[in-house]
Amino acid sequence: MSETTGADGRRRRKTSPPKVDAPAAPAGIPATGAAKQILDATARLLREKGYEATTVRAIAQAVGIKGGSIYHHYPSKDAIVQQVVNEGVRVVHEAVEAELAALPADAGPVVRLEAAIRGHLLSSLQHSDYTSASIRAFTFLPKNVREGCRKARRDYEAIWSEIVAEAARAGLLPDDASEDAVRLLLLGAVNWAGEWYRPGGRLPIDKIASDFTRSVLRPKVSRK
Amino acid sequence: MSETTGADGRRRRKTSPPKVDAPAAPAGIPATGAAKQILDATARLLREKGYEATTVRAIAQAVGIKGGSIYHHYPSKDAIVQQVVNEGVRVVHEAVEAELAALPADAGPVVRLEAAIRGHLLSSLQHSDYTSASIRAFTFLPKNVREGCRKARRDYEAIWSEIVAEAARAGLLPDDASEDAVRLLLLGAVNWAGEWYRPGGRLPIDKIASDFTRSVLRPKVSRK
DNA sequence: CGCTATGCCTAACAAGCGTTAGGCAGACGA
DNA sequence: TCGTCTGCCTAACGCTTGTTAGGCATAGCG
Repeated sequence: MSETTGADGRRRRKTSPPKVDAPAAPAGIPATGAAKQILDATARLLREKGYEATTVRAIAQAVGIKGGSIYHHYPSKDAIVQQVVNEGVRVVHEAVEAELAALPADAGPVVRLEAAIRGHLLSSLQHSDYTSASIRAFTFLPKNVREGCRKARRDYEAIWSEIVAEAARAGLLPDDASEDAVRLLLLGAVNWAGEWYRPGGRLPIDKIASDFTRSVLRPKVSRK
Repeated sequence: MSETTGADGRRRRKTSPPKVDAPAAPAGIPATGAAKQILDATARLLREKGYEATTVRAIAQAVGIKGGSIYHHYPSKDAIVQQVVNEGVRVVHEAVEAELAALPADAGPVVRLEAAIRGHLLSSLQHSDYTSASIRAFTFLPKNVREGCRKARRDYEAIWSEIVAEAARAGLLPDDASEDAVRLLLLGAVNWAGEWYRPGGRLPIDKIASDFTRSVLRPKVSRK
């Protein structure tokens, strides 16, 4: 029962740098070709199966290469996952800002909130596996990966604070409800939508956005 | 480089029943002693780490036994998980019904909705690891486990359909928002609360329930 | 005293995990 | 034509996963 080691006589001669390659992830933005395909596949798997069940070999298979070859593009599984979730936040952030930017300059808080909700939902339910991955898989990500996108997430949530604040200033929120609660209500509802939304179902995304908005913001009429 | 198989000569002689024990989970309700401790530990781990990262050995260690001994109480990991998530749904269902039952008979839709929200939040954020486990870990559970509690979940959601319908009949919902959307908005918000709520934070549970309720239901004043 | 059942342990199984070493085929520049 | 680089492969490392076999010590009962 000799240890397998030593019996095989593996060739170990290269004294050259032990870390052979792995381009260390361009950090910045683009990612093309194989590197991009790897991110795409990881995003889809993360969205569908979560972090632990998204294996390096499954990613590789989806791309059409073998498990070990992944490491010629990224230094580790977590580096890939990190890039995917950061991209997911970036995408939804941009989508919401784009929806807001497309509005006429004099758009009121109701229209702006609806646009933000629509942008978020379109990104997470329809356009981007990255965004849905970063929402659905986030909870059970390793701590360091979660912390690696904390800033991005907080920056994104700032949009929602602002939009809710606008609604509050316009008197569209109940007097006795905190802005925090309203923001958390809305973000929770849109983030959870991935758990029940199915394309082609009774509620199209536009209708969800419209109904969510009208449920929370209604012209206040002082009665007392 | 001989295959490891065959070289070991494992003893396989017992022709007696291959499945030695595993009481097959009493299905019903109680679960006491060691079996209960195993469920408790599993619920906590599921809540904190999710399904894949909740290992049989980790459960065993939390209970103070070794990995293999788990199988003298349950036939498989999934059987334990199944029982935990079912119990989680049962607990929150009961909690919400208890809150509603504690209300005066003439309580209106606003008070009833607030009670339902409070019951759900208390169960998932404060009282029950089972409930939070069944909410947080549900998404990435194996298909058969998910389906094993589909009925229980649908039964539970029926309460919310009813409460939202009451609010609609009382004219507390915007005319152009569907009841489905309002229910999904609310359930999403309360289910997502586990992702941000921290005990002792700015928003106590009662305040969350109250603010969520007031954000969605406000006395309608026909203006048109 | 002997019997059986309980409740746990040790040790292992096969499979799968992230990761690494080294080789090799083709492209490209000198 | 030679050398280097790129992009993938095979094969393995060490470890962990869910699960099972078998043993042993105690308890209760005849």
